[in-house]
Amino acid sequence: MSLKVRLYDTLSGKYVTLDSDTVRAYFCGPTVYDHPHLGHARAYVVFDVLVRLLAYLGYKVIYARNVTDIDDKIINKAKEENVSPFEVADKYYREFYDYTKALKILAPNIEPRATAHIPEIIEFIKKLIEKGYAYDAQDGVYFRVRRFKDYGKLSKRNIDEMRAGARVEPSEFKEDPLDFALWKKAKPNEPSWPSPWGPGRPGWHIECSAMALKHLGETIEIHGGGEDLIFPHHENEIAQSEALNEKPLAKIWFHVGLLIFRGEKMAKSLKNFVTIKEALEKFDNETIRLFLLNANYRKQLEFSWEKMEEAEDILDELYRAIFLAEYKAEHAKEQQSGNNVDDFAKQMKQQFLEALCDNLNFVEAIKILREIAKYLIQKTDALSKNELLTLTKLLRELGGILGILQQSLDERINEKNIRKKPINKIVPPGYITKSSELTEKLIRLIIEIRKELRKRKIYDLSDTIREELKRLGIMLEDLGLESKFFFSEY
RNA sequence: GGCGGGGUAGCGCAGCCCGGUUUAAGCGCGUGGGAUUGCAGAUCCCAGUGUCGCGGGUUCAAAUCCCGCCCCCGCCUCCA
Repeated sequence: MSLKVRLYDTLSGKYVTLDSDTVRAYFCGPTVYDHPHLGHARAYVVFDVLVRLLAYLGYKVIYARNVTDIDDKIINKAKEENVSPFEVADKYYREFYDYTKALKILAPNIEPRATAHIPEIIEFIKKLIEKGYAYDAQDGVYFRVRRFKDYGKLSKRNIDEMRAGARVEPSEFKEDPLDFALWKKAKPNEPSWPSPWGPGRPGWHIECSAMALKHLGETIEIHGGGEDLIFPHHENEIAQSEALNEKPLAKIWFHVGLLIFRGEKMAKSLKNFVTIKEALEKFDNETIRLFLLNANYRKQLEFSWEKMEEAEDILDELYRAIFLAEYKAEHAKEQQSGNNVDDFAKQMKQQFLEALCDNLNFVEAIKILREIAKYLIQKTDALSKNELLTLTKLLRELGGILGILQQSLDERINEKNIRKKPINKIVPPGYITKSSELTEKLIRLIIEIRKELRKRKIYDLSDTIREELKRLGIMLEDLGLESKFFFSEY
């Protein structure tokens, strides 16, 4: 492996290089109790690209992303909807699954669920009790936070200062307000599993510790999530796992910045969220991905529909270059142009990968793609067939790491048509999308007649023809006296 | 209050970890001009404009490092 990935580690505040051949990665997935929104998508897309990059570079990646399918939120939702918590979890898991698939977020190697790991969780808690890090109280089993001396190291919090601001939950049977639940004993009508401490369910944090241990081991390379998970979730995971294993839980703590909407964090509770479903109605998956990636992943990202359109423009530009070149390649000469395309391609690829390896500099990487596209557009006519294809393949290959540029012209046009968007920016000159031989001949005939009209400066009539054709979904673009045409649906 | 992240041209951002060649600061959008046009559209070319939040300090040299301050967002309760 010639190139190695370097990532910012929240715990140390430093950049850490991934040296090992194998990368075990754990990412905190969804609690399935509601519709997934773009904020979730951002986290999963960023991690998705990280995983794609690692695999591309030749790391052996073992990637786990959990699903929290039992939790207070799910139980509350079940009460609201008057169904069982399991039905809630099932319903929203399916939604989550569908939308991650629609966004081309690759499935993890392992997708562990909390409810499928109750024995491991119980075992984990038992050992913590044995070691004196946990205790059985009246309403649950709690982790003794003060016993773990490194508590606060991830979120840089001082236990004593936290105490003042700590909001104490009602019905406290904890030894200390800071202690958090490992096991919650069931109240009447709550779902439960038997345990040495009576029927109940796991606390929120313990599942990740138990499942990461089971599937990936004591110390993994990357543990990630949204930045809002740093405290308390990841802090608590560290406490549990490191208390038990006496080894670091992760070498790199990777956190994705939050998505902001109308000046505030995109969140259910604030009623300012855009669901993935809504976004997909207006934009295709690649545009959404490009929007989410065209920023520093650690920073908060402001969402707006205008920015989505900018992302779409960028994608159009990249596709225009690809389609134009692919189209021209069919008729291009075989002879090399003397433009040193191979060197250029090699250099661009190198720069692209270096940008991503340097803590996922997406903005820079996307800039490189545009540079390739620009080169292609400027030199389409000069390049040979092989040279054109070298560059289009490169764009698709590198784009693939970001999960974009994977569509054919027909697929792309289809995406546009579904959403009633113009296709004039991506279609090569004269490209016909849906026509019989006869209609094509008719259109060419009309164009010829119109050309004659324009020669004679009968512009009112020639403009009318252009307008009327547009109504029929046939777009004309005049280039001097010649016209190119394509079908579109405005 | 503690912690984290921001404050770079009208807007959106990169660069900052590893100070000085990405030519006394870049990229995209937008703006202006030009080429092509009868018009529309598309494309291409050119051009900007910045006290790099404020004030100190370190240095031969700072957007980049250190200190102080101001403003914005987030976390400190469930949260991707």
